[in-house]
Amino acid sequence: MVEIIALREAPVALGDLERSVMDLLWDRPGAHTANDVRDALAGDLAVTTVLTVLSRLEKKGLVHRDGGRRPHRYAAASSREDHTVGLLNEVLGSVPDREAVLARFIGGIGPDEAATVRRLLES
Amino acid sequence: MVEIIALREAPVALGDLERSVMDLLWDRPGAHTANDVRDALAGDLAVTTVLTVLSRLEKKGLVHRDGGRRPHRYAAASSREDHTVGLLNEVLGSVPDREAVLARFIGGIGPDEAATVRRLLES
DNA sequence: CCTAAGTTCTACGTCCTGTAGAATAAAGGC
DNA sequence: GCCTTTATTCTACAGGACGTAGAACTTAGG
Repeated sequence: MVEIIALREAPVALGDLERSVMDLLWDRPGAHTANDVRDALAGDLAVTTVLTVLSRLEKKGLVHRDGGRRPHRYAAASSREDHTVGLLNEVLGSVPDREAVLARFIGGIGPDEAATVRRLLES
Repeated sequence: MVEIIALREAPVALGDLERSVMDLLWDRPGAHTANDVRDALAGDLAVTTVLTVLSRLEKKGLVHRDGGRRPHRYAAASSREDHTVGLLNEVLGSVPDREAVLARFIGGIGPDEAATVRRLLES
């Protein structure tokens, strides 16, 4: 099943496995080898599978590869938060009236988050 | 190319044509026949094509069909804004720290929108 | 009851994703 | 400089989603 987002210009649709890999890379910042990633993933995938996914993620611009020394290292290209904000903006970019959506969204968040947002707007 | 969003539980990925149809239905509220939709769409599609797309959209819960009288009528199941808010929440639901994302998002919006959000939080 | 308009079935090509074997490349020890 | 081990790239394929639409079936109206 296709998992998250997609875009018109920069199609960033992620499959389940791709998403798992990204979650992993986001959870442990830094550079990791394909073997590291495979070992950390649930299930028992072949390393080639992981490498394929990492390549695809690199092509999508979500991970960077350091191909200097031999076991290549992979790392998330941006933080999970930044990536997600990008998705939010893409979603908002798909509607003509961005503020109308924002209004409805803000109207639906809980008190805690409302407080957080309020605080952020003040600073 | 896959166009917008997708979700874990309720996969709401839309293709380009599906998206065009939804935009159309959102732009003109009310019930429309497949022929209406086809005529309003760019290009020269077969009615069956439009019907297929409408069926798929119905299955996804994005449109409602009134199959009472013979030319069936189709209408958007929810407003574009509500739909989009749903997408926003799904995106936010995919991260562990929702507020962190919100923080970064709020930090990046322009002054106009910030004002709008502030006003919405007050009322 | 027949025709015209409308709807459902079936189908197919394409692209994306999960998955991985086969083939190739490189690195380290002898 | 070889050979073995480890790693990377190529190639491949099944399954699902979409765009697209013909064929077959249904129904209302004359």
